[in-house]
Amino acid sequence: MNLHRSFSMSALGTPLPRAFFNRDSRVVGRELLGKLLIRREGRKKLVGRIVEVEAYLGKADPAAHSFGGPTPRNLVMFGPPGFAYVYFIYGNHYCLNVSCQPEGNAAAVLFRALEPLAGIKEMARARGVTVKNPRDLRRLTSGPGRMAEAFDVTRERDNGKDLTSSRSDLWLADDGFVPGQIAATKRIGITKAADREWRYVIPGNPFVSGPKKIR
DNA sequence: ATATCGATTATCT
DNA sequence: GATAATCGATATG
Repeated sequence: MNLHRSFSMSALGTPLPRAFFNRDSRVVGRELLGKLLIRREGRKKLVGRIVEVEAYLGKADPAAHSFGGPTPRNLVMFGPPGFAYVYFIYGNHYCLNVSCQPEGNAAAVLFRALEPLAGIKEMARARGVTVKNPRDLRRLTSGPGRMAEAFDVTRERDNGKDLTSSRSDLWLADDGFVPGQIAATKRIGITKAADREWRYVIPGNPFVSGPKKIR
């Protein structure tokens, strides 16, 4: 079984336009499944297919960083849609989001897992892992902190970056791939509003994070 | 295969 | 001063 069947480097697709993100983050989240995250590193490109995301709303969502109003950290969430919100968590990890909804609504989608398609050597180096069998690929991009590290996403480098243009060095694209199926589950690792099923995955995809039962 | 726990620091109360 | 949208190591079945 070849997971890379529907991908070729010559067809990276077209960048997702700003209007794509100017909608409810739950809709954006669902529709981001199957799209591509692309990082340009000099002449190299890192490419991953999005297989897991979570939607965060603004004032309607106690789990959202924007729930309590704007602060220096969450300011990008209050700005226009289609921009990177990167935060640092647990003293260890960066996590990548994209701002959604009309400006001021402060919603976002958190990227949680990718299926690595290109630049795998570079991702492995950035993660400090040795890939000796296909199972090890999971450790590159399966989880929000892992995929951020694989793509060298940091707050300093990427927070506030426009993700809708390939003139940027980090953007999102549609190559026409359509997931066979989409599933919604509870979000991971939160204590507030923990019952809302705003985590979206491509069920059965091996790069979805977490224990087998929620993949 | 699943559960538990410690690490480590920016951010906000 | 407490908390956190996580990860990796270790322990146990």
